This record gives sequence, C-alpha cells and structure tokens, in this order.
Amino acid sequence: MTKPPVIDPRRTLTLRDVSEASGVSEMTVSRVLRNRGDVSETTRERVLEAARALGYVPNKIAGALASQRVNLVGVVIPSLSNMVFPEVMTGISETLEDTGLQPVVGVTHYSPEREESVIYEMLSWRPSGMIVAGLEHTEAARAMLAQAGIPIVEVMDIDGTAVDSAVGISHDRAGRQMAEAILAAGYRRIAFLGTMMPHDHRARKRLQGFEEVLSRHGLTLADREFYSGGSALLKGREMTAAVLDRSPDVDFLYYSNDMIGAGGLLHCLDRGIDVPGKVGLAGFNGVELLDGLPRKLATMDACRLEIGRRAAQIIAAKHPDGIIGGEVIELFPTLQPGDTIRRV
Amino acid sequence: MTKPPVIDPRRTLTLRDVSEASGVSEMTVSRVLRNRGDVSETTRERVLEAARALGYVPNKIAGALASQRVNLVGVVIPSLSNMVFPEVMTGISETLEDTGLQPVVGVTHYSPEREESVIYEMLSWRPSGMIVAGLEHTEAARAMLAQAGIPIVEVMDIDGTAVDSAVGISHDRAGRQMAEAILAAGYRRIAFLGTMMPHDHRARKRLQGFEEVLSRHGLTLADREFYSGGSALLKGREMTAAVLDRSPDVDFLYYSNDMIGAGGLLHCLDRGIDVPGKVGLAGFNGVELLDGLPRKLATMDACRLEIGRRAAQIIAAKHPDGIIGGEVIELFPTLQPGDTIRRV
DNA sequence: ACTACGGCTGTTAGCGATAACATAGGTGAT
DNA sequence: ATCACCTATGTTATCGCTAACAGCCGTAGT
Repeated sequence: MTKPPVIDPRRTLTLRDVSEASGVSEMTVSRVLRNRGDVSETTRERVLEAARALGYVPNKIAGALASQRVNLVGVVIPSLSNMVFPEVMTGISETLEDTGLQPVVGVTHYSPEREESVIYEMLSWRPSGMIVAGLEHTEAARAMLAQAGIPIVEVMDIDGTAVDSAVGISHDRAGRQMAEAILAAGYRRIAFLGTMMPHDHRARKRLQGFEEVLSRHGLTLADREFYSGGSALLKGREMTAAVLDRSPDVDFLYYSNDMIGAGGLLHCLDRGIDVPGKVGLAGFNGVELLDGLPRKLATMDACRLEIGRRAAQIIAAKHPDGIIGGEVIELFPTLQPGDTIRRV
Repeated sequence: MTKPPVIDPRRTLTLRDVSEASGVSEMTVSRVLRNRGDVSETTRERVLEAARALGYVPNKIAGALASQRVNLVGVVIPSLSNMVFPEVMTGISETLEDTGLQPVVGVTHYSPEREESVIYEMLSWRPSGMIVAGLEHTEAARAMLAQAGIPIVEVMDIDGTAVDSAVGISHDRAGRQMAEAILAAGYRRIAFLGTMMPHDHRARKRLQGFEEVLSRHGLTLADREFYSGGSALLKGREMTAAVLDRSPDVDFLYYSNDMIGAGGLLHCLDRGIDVPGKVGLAGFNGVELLDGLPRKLATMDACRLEIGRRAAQIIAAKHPDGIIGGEVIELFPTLQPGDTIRRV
C-alpha cells in the first residue's frame, strides 16, 4: 500500500514525505508538528513517529511565507568583543526564551554604513521586531526601521530621538554625575582617556556631559589621550603612563570604559602611585572583571542586563500585533565609588 | 492609467508595488534588485528609483523559498561571554564578508539539549552551511546535521569523530604539551584549577592529556579546585587562595583558562609570592587581556581567529554545491611561556 | 531578403508551508 | 428521530518571489 521508497536520499524532506509515511494529509502533519488545532492522540503519535524516523526538519521559510509570521528578533550591535553587548544579549535571550521568539545578532563594527546594510538584510527576513543599539543611524536606516511596521527598540542610550521605543540610560547625565562626584571629592586637575572611535556616540555624550560640569565649575580637562584597537588593558596602561608623564600634576583620570581604567589602575599600582590619594581613577560600565582587581575601580554600571530585558519585553509585548506607540524607558545607573575616589 | 494609490499605507510593499510604480513586470524588478540577467540601463535606473522612493525592502523569505537558496550560515557556540568565541566569530565574519554569506549565531550555554534545539531551529531555516563548536552532540543533533545536505564544520576540537569537516586543535595534545613544559621546568607538585562544567569537553580533554603525562612521570595532581559562574578573575583569586592555603607545598598552578589564571596571578602578586620561583602558573587560550597584566601569564593560544577563518572558508568553498567529503584540519597552538614558568 | 543571434522583457509554474473553509462522523439535547 | 454542534481530518488558495522558458525586436551575416 505504501509507495516504494525510491526517492533520492539526498533530497530534503517535506511535509508530504511525512504525510505519506504516516498516511494522513499534509495539513494534519502540520497541525501535529505545530501543536495547533485538534488532532487525535493516535494520529498525533503516528505522525510524530514518522517524522522522527525520517528525520524531518520543518522548512520555516515556507512556513513563514504562508503564515506571515516569523519568530525572529533582529539585534543590531556595534561589537561583540567588548564585554558590554554580550551582557545586553544575555538579558535579551533570557527574556525572549519564554516567548517563542529568537534573537538574531548582527554586528556593525561602529560603522553607520554597515549598520544600514545589516538592518536592511535583517528586515528582509521580516522579523517580529528589531533591537538596535544607539539612536544615531543613517537617514535610510531610520526610514527603513520606521516603515517596517514592527516594534523597534533602540537601546543603551536615550539622549536623542527614538524611531519607536527606546530603553537606556542618559550618557550625558552619567558623565555629569561622575564629574560631580569627582569634583566633590576635591579633585581638580582631571584628564580624560578614551577611544578614538568617531561613531561611539555614547562615549562622546558622556564626555560632553562630563566637560560641561567641569566648565560650570570653571575647569577644563587638564589632559586627554585617545587610543584605538589593541588590548584595552594594555592600552590603558600605556595611555596612563603617557598622561602621567606628560602632565605629572594631574590628579584624576577619567576613562571612557572600565577595561582601560583597569589597565590604568594596574599601572598606578605597579608604580606605587597613591590611589586614590595622589591620583583618583574612574571608568564606566561596571564590568564583572573589576571584581577581581586588587583594588576596586570607581565606575558606573550601564544597566546592561536590565536594558536587554526591558527591550525584549517591549518586543514580546507588542508581538500580538497591536501597534502601540513607542515608549521611552530611562534607567538610572548607580555610581559605584569603589576604592579609587577619595572618600569625603 | 495607473491605479489609484488607495492602498493601506501600513501594508508592507511587494515586488508588485515596485513593478507598478515603475511600469515594468515584477520579474524585471526582481532582476534589477538582484543584479542578475540583462536589463537595460534606463529600465534599471527607473526601477531603482521607484524602489528607493517607496522604501521597498525585498522579502527574502519568499525569495529563498523560490530560489531554494539561503545566504545564511548557522554558527552554534556555547557562550558569548568568555572572550574565546567572539574571536572565532570575528574570523568567521571576516571571511564570509566577501562571499555574500552571512553568519547567524546561536548560543547553547554548554547544554547539549539546548544545542540540539538550536541546531534544529537553525536547520529549519535551511542555511547554506553550519559551523558548530565541538564534536560532542546529542545523537539526534548529529543525525540532523548529517542529513542536512549542507557543509557542516565542527570547530575548536579535533579529538573525536566529525560529522563532516572539522577545524581545530587537539586539546589532549595541548594538555600534554603544557605538562611536558611544566615538568621540564622542574615543577613537581602541580595543582589544577578549572571549571565545573560537565559539558566543557575541551577543558576536560586538556586536563586528561595533562594528567596522563603526569602519570607517565609517576606523578598525580597535588590538588584540584573547581568553580562555576561569577567573575572569572575573582574566582581565580579565590580558588588560588584556597589551594595555596590547603596545599602550601604546591609549586605549580595549571588553570583551565586564562581568565582565572590571571586572577590567580594577581593574587600571587598581591601576596608577594615569588612567581615563577616558588610557584609557577599557566593558563590556556592566549587572550588579549594578558598583555596588560603586570606579568605575562604562560599560556597556549587556541588559534581562535584562524579556526574561524578556516571554517568559513570550507563553507564558502562548498557553497556551489559540490558535496565534497569532509576534511579535518588540525591547527597547532604554540606555547607562550610568558613570565610565570621558570626558564630552564 | 532571410536567417541567426543576442539583448531585453514578459508569462507561467512552482517553492513548502499555513489559513480558512469544507466535510465526515459521532454526541447530546429535545 | 431530528437537529445542532463538536471533533478530527481534508481541500483549496494563497504567501512573495524566482527559475525556466517564451517572445519580440533590432542588427549583422550571407
């Protein structure tokens, strides 16, 4: 009664193969495999058995086309290698886990053009939502996102205009806050050490806020040093050495991230410099790494995990297709003074 | 002559919209957008203009279904947070960039079941190839991969049987090599400090090779300490403290990764322990971080970038569909003695 | 002038699934 | 016994795009 199985063993299987093997219609197989609609227990078992025996893997491409539904969420981030985005990813995955949605990551390397093309590629797969780092995008990218008809969440930063929703912290405010704390502790000759990346808008905004507070107190940066590429820890050491060499009277080093801050801290300890007495230090991000250092670096956590979670929640909530207007969620980082700022 | 544009502005655009807007057939639009087949210059421009004006984004789902081609490569890795896989990813992205192929990442958290389901999900999108970390998978996962009819590359490890191709190093050999070097330097009371993860097969194989060399020299591990979760740097400190406390006569600490090794090193330096005179240390991976430490930790690089590149090359090469038999590429890590093993 | 051919465009038929509706039995209420 | 109704299954028509082939036109060769 069954057809002879003279089919090409290389050919990939379809619903039809399973349906023939189990003697029911393709539709019923589809129902079983998706757990949707009523199917009798005996049929269900027969179908599952056949599917398993054949090693059938559904074709989601066809499924998505037919159902106009895709369980993918695009996540566009600048980099995977700096510790901060993986943590956002963790928050996203965690939250999406229970929703049937799945994150798909794209990396832009801080290039707006690459970001545009990554967004284009992703949208062409018609995801259920998009999470994009930052508020700065090319004109075209913004337009695509706005038109896509799906929930868009821009994360990390809220200083600017969101396409739809946004979850993040104010980096400007974070910079100010750190400046206040440093000034309150009595430091006055302050240097900045950071990345050279022209498209790291968040670092830029922090510095901006930072400098503004300084200037409000009649101060300017005593020195500044930039780097790009290479081992951040090592760069932190080198930059710190350079700054302290060049400006021996500097009494505070403000780093654009914890990794170079940690390098600077190690350098100071090596040199026997009194921290935080003679020189204070502070970074940004609150990375786990800091816990293992000989002394705890002052920092400000960027709420990375929480940002990922909230962003994913927004996507998941809108999933059922009620196009609600975008919401902007501001999170507030806490200052962790650590051991590298004088206590007042 | 043109239909009144009374269409729902929310509706997502299709080829038909562009075709109507530019006055040519859908097929011609498709040809223009894919740069395939002959299209006159004037038509091409008209179409591109229309597509741009409308903000049309092609539907790759439909495209993939029709053409039976998907430009995606699935990459399945255990984790994003430990520095080693992001680097593999970098090698992969880099190499895939010129091929029109695009990596899609899935994370398993070292869980075989999760790995199986990630693989299933990915295969259901019919990617052009798969890159999977490790050689150990569930029965079902192996079967799916083998049946998929696409190039499969298992990366990081070559001690075992590959489903198709493999690119990696022998962790067993790496463990042996490190043991030889340690013994050659005269250390005899050796402790191991590592992760508790039952599914980190590569760490297990390294330890296995390591212990075998010890036992060939009539030795066994003097102590061992395991951890899971938390800040690796901090854990490294804590574990090291514990071991040195418990077994004060230990003269070498072999760590399963550089991060905890670095923590251990910092601890020893804090305590003023003579490294490498009284106690030697070694890690594994060759992470960039080490460059910034006060002293360079002995390690062995895992060829991560190169592994990513070679794996991607294999996928790209097979892309045109000649199902060549699998190849196994062994890379050879080099021992970097650093400053934490006595020179002989 | 006739044929051949290459450049350009259109037509037709799926790709493999699912939504929506249709149908065959059984069940319970009246 | 009749009808309404629910369960379990099948049928039909897309989804948006591309492969494959078909057609038209102009130019060049003979």
